[in-house]
Amino acid sequence: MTGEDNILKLVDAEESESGEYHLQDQVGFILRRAQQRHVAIFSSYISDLTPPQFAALAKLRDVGGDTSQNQLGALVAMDAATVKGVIDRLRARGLVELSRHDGDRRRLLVSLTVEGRRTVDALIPLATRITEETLSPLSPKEVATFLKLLARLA
Amino acid sequence: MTGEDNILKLVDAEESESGEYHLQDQVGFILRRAQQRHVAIFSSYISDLTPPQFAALAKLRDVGGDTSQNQLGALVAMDAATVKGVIDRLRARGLVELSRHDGDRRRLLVSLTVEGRRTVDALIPLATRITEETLSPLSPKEVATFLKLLARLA
DNA sequence: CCAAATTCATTCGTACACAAATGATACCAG
DNA sequence: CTGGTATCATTTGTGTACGAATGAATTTGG
Repeated sequence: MTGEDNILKLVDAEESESGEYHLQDQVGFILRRAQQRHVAIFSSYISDLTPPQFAALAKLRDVGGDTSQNQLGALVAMDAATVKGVIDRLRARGLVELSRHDGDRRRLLVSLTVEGRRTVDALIPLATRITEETLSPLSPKEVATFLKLLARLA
Repeated sequence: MTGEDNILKLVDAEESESGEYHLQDQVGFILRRAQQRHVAIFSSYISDLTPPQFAALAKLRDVGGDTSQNQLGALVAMDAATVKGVIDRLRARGLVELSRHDGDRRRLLVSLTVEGRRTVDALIPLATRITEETLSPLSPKEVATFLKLLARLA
């Protein structure tokens, strides 16, 4: 930090050691806006399900068998309280159903109903397009780079 | 989709045309997890203010003069209803104050109180470290690349 | 085998986030 | 000047998101 390092300005050019702090250039802020844009794209394709609801269904689809609510939560990165709300709403719509685990009476198994399964299957192609549109400002090569770096931050 | 195009696998290698859909590999999902990690880091450094609250304060700090609630909302990417809640809470804590615009009685001007100003100033160094820690899994060069690409998605 | 620690789910409270509806004010065209 | 339109803020309703507390059931250590 003693003088020679203005070469490093390329690295953190957004604010460097100048004492300035610009909200616009902070990862957290940009991350939040990217999220917002993604959610907007999502709901333009799928308006009757939220991203977390879809995530739960998609995950249930690829684990196949039943999972407990907590386990599912871990898989879709939601805490217990959040998962409960999501599952409750999906259940109210008949897309998932709950049953007790036999052998461990604490556990509540979640599974797709026939309609839930049909619904997710039908939405997968749209979900793929949502991903594509979200990434559309980047070239294929940039997409690959971006996803690799983003995954390291998650 | 008829056979020859496995060359394209480099492009969307995460799932390609195989019919598989893995939630883990979708931008939206990873973006959400990256957000979660960032928020966790944020609150480990600043536990008495949320990221949106800090964003509002930081923005007020760098616009200097007063701004209307809606204008501030645009600057920090929050809609009118969300901004109202954030400002209400900051006001309850004495960090910002509101006044009527003279000449346009619809507008509600938001400004930092002395304490609000002191608070943000004191938090800026922590905010810088939050950004650094969030980006710490990446090398400086990767950070530059990542921020450039992320900004294009936001 | 039993008490202590752990796990699963639920509940409560707080804080975004956004759509839609509403009321007040301001602006603009005719 | 006036009626239509746009803007600012607020309110309501729904849906995440998470910390903390609670109770029931299971697991573990001694």
